[in-house]
Amino acid sequence: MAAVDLSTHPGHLARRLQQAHYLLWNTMVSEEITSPQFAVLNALVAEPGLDQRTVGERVGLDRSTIAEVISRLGRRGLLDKVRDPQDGRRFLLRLTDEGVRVHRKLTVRTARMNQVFLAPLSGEEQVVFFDLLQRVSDAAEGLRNPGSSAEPLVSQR
Amino acid sequence: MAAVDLSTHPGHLARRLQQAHYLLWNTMVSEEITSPQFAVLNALVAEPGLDQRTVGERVGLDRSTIAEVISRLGRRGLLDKVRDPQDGRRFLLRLTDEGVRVHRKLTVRTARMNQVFLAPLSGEEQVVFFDLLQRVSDAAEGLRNPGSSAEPLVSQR
DNA sequence: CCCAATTAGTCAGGGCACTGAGTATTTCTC
DNA sequence: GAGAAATACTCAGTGCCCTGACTAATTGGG
Repeated sequence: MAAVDLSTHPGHLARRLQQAHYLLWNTMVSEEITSPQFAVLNALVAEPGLDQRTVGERVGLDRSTIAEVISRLGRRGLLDKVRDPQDGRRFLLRLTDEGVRVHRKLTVRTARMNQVFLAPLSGEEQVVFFDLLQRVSDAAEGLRNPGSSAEPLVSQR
Repeated sequence: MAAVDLSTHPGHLARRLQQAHYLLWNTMVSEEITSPQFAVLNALVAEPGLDQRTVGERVGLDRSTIAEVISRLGRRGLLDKVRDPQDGRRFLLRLTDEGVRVHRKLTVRTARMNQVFLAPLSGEEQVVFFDLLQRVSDAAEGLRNPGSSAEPLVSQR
């Protein structure tokens, strides 16, 4: 009695979507490099020399998680970590040649995978899909830091 | 060079959506009971006496993960696990009174949270959102078991 | 200049999620 | 009825994800 239908629960659907993606990634992209790891490589291709925290910000990972991911990528020899001479707290990150190579290869496969993943949607639906996903995520993220007080209602973001 | 825009990558968006949901759940629903745990409670309210594997199927968790979640719920005294007298491999699961109580309380809070989470979307958009999410997930799930072709080379397993 | 606050990173701890291997029980087939 | 196959669950291993507490370095105010 009183049980709820999970298919109207966005959290449940989000989890399922992510699982589905994880599985497809594993079969179509790589069993060694994960999607978050690829995101980090990608961030460093765009902006070499970023520090750990900033990379985390770019790809949406907190400091603990980004540290683990980076350590794994380092162990695999895909990136280098050097102390910033200007600021001894920071580590500056840079892809190795191998890291660049891997990123390039995965970029191709990822594009293929995304096509398969989104195949059930028409072109317009895909656009809507991205838009809705992004708006909900952004809004929820906005709820994080109240920042509240002064302008509780005026435009978030 | 050659870096990709992650905002057009459904996997990345799915992950962000889930993280956003996780955070909101923590602040608006519960810090002790997680969303997957709630899903299990919910499944057992709907169908008391299910076995572990079937619960996992209902909520979309594999056998290992469901075992952990159930063990945690058991430790908290929210459900009981009894060996099936008809089939000694199975455990039959049933919520305790406390489990039912917790489920009821969380159901209310979850509904409130979902409203906040979906607030950035209009009513029609929410419907579309659910539909798109579900279609993509279902399709990807379908890719799991090929069933496809003619069975490539002798059935594994 | 010095001390307090801030900032970057680490570490311990809890939970989700998957794979692959192993155990026990049941079922299917000869 | 006995052995093979299937099924339910467990366990070890890897990786993502967060919080909260800690360390080390930098910055800013008096």
